[in-house]
Amino acid sequence: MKTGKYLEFSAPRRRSQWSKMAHKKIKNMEEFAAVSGLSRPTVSKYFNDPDSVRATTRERIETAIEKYNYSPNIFAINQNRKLTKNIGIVVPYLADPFYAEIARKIEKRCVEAGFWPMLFSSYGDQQLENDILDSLRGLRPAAVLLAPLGRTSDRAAIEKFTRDVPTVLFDSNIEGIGQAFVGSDNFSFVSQTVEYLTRSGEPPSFFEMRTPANPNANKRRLAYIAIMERLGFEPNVIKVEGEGWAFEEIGRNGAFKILQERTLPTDTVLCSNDRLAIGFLSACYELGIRVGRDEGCSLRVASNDDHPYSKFTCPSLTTAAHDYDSVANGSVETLFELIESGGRFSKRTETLYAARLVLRASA
Amino acid sequence: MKTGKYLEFSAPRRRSQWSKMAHKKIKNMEEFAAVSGLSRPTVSKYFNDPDSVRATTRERIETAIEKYNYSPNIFAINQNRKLTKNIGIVVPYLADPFYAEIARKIEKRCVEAGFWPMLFSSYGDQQLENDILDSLRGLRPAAVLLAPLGRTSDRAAIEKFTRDVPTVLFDSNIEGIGQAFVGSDNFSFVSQTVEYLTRSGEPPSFFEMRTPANPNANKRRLAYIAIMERLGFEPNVIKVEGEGWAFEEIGRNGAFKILQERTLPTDTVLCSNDRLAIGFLSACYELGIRVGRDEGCSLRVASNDDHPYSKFTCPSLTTAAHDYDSVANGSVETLFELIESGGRFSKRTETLYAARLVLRASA
DNA sequence: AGACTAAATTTGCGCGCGCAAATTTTTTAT
DNA sequence: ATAAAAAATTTGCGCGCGCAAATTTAGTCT
Repeated sequence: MKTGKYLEFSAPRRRSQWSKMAHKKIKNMEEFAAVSGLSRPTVSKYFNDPDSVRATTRERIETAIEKYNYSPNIFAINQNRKLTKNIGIVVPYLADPFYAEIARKIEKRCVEAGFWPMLFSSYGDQQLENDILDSLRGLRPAAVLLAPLGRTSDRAAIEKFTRDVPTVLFDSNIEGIGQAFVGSDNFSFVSQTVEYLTRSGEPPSFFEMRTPANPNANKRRLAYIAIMERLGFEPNVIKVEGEGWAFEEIGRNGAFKILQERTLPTDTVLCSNDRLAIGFLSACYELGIRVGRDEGCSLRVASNDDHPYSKFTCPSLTTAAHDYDSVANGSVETLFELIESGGRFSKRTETLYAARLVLRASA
Repeated sequence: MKTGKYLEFSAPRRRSQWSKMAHKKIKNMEEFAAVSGLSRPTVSKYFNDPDSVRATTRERIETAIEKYNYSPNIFAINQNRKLTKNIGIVVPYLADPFYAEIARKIEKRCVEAGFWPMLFSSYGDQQLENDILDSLRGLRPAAVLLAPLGRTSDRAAIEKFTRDVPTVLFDSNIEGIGQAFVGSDNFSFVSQTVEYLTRSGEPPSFFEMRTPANPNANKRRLAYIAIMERLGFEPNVIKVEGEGWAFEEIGRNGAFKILQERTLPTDTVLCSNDRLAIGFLSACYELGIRVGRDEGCSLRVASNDDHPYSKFTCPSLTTAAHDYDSVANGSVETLFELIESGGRFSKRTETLYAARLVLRASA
């Protein structure tokens, strides 16, 4: 019986191929260094930084890599390293295409820079978020990019984690935690949508969850109130029931409620985020309420985020768009600076990116 | 200078806390075994399988874990282990909520079973898929769950990978590759939608991409044709242009084209998948074409998958639903069996799960 | 060309744990 | 109670590589 020896299953067949290939399987860096005609630490130096060896040496090594298809054992590398090349990326809800999109861009940049990004999702669950942080600790990452759950995060646990592991927060800020924060300027989002809506029609009511998980929601509500007051309008915040991360469902149910009760003081609604708006629009459709700025429409709906699906809602959604690239790049840049600074910044910085208004059919 | 010594930054403060905590930081398993009053290999045995030590021993260890907050170094564990507890999960496109949802369920099951799932997304890119497989090789996973890109996969690369690493394919089958396949029964999907549509109205045309990436698309087309013929109807397959994974956009553009050209022979359309349907419906809305089975509707649209957003389309989408739980559970079960079988099955099995018809407003 | 500096390379040790074989302890059967 | 079997525990070695200090080689300036 050869339990677990799956790597050996085809050894005989392979051996017969070696005669053609004319070189044997390299087991470790020692053997690889030998066939390269170098000492192991020189090869090791190359793998830590290819530019740290002489050009001729580098070429010899790279030729040998091609020939023998060698790569160092990732576990042995990390076990004894002072600082690993691992980078943890944690998002609150990966089934939300917004986070999937950001994560994708971040991963790409990390790989290009020679790091090992590892992606985790808390899926809206505090316990899972804590468990992920515990696991990450064991991976001894060079640094971590964390988009926390927000209100439902275990603040103490995250603070404790960030004391031990260099962390950049993104998307959701938690005051004072982590070495830096990179996110979006919620005031910029809401001011653009509110100003557009007021100058093109009635001032909007603001539609949101009663107890939003994401702290951006609170900032958006406050921005809405401030901007409305500055423009001389009466703010009207509509809070709908619902917990968790099923925003579309919550938006839909909330919309049914307020539309059937006919409590809307204006014909214009600004949703806190696009996922609520997606649900809102589906309720409008079912109730036969025509949404948009065309004639025959009785309601305008706008939102914030420019969710990947907001192009395909009915009608398509007018929204304030995240600068996805800037947030992703900014997060990664900050992270790399943090790593180069030895894991600490002298002071915590906050970087916010402005929104770009995207006019579509819904408002 | 203390480059990279971030773990030490608060050492003095911590030391002063030790007097309260009354125990010092455990550095390795040796020290941990000492404070537990046991030898290291006994402790090691516990971590490999808590049930493999005496109950009293187990209790002593678990008390000590609580007290000293010790966990073994993950890199040292894996470096010398014959078989790791790592499990690779690879999906073709994580920004598609369908895969995010499946991945989430799979990850959960793996963690519960004591494994270390690691999630990767190919993001529709063949090179990235190959790179991920290369990385996975280095992680020496106990097994890998792979949902390949499909048509755009590098078949030879995947075959080579599966020769070395025990792999279960899911979602997208590649004939003969991997130790097993777990997926959905495309015939079941299409037969249910086609039969429903034909008995409740006109027989459907089939709407799809000209060169779909996913092999399920081909099975669905063939199933559509077979079922239509069996029912005595003329099949009508509409192929629209477009490459890549932006299915909504492709569906939308394709719908504009065929709707404006008025080439549809029936008033009923079956989309190959929900993401195409989402785009299709958005085009219908913009063109003022009312979709559904109510009076005043000129078109019915149905689809396959029960995408998380299909509840929120306008109108909501009638579709054949994946049995998400079964596919996720079935994949994981098969994977565990594979691991217990030493990484090889005597013969390759294919497990297919039937669809469940979900009637909504669109057809 | 010689001396000095900087870069490249080598020697040797240790990381934290898995694993097999040897030993001890506990359980089971008589 | 005693022997045999089974389970639990211990001893000792090796995994593949990082890293610091020592050594050699290459580059620079006068």
